[in-house]
Amino acid sequence: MYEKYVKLLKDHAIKVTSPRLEILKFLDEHHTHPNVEEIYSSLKKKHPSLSRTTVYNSLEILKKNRIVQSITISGSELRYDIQGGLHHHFLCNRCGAILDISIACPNMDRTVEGGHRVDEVQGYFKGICKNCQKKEKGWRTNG
Amino acid sequence: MYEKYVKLLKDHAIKVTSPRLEILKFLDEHHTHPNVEEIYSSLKKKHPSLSRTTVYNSLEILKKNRIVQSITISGSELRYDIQGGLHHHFLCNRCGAILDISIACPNMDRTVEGGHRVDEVQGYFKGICKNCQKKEKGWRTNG
DNA sequence: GTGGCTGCAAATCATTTGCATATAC
DNA sequence: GTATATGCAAATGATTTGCAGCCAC
Repeated sequence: MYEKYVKLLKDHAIKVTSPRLEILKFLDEHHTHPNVEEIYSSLKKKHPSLSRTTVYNSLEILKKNRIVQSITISGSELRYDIQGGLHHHFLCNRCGAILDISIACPNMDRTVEGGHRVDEVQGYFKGICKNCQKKEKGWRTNG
Repeated sequence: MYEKYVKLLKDHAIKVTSPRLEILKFLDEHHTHPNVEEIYSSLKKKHPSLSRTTVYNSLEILKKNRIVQSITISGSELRYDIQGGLHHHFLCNRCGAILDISIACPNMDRTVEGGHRVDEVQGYFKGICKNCQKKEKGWRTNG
C-alpha cells in the first residue's frame, strides 16, 4: 500500500513519517492540485491528530526535494502537485478547475535573455475550459 | 505630465482620479514589478492621505481593463506590471529581482489540450540571474 | 445631483513562528 | 540517545469588507 511512498522518501533520505506518507498518497490519488486546506481536512478525517502546521512542514520538505511542486496560478493560495515530468497548468476562470497541460516548453534547462540561468519553468494558461464552453453553448441554445 | 495617463483612463471609460494617475505613472516609471506595499509607501510620501485600500481598488480596476497585469511569481504577494506586449517573467532566487523576458509564447490566443480556450498566458522562469552568477564567480576566484 | 471613489478601521484568510512533547533511526 | 518531526496556540502579513464622507462627471 505505502511501499512506493516509503521508498520515495528513503531514496531522498527523508525520514518516513505517517503524515508524509499520507500526503504523498493523497497527492498521488488526487491530481486536482489541492490547496493546504483541502489536503488537511481530507486527511484529518482518518488522522484526527494531524495539524495544519505538519501539512505545511511536510509539503515544504517534499518541495525542497523536488518530489512535489507548488503552483501559484490561483493567486490567493499555493496549490500542490506531485511532480510528474515538466508540464504546465490551465485555470478555468468559470469553474475554477486547474488542469495539467502537456505542451512542451522549449526553454527549460537553459539560459534566457542573454544569460539568466533557468532552474524552473512554470507556464500558466487561463481561460474557459472545454466543459464550461459546452455548458454555455447548451444554455444559449436552450434558453 | 499626466496627459497620457488621463487619456489612457478616458479611453477605457474609467473615471480620472488622482490615485489612479499616480499609480499609472509609478508603474510606468518603475518596471520592477512592485508589490502593493512598495507602490503605497512610495506614493504616500507625496500624497499622505492615500490609503492602501485605494491602491488595491485602483489596481483592481486597472487590471479588469487590462491596463495592468498582476503576477504571482513571488508566491507570497501579487506584483504589478504595466501591460506591454505579451512577455514572460524571470525571478532570481538569489537577489529577488523580477525581470521581463521577451521570449515569444506559441500558445497565446488559441486553445490547448483539445479545446480549453486560452485568454491569458503567463510564463514564469526561476533561477539565478546573470548578475548574481557574475558575483558568485568573482567570489570563488578571489576567495 | 448622484453613483462611483476614497480612506479608515476591523475582519478574514493563508502562512509562519515559538515551543513543548513525541518519535524515527 | 539524539536530532528531527509533530501539533498546538499565537503572531504575522496580504488582502477584503463595511461604511461614512467626498468628488468626477
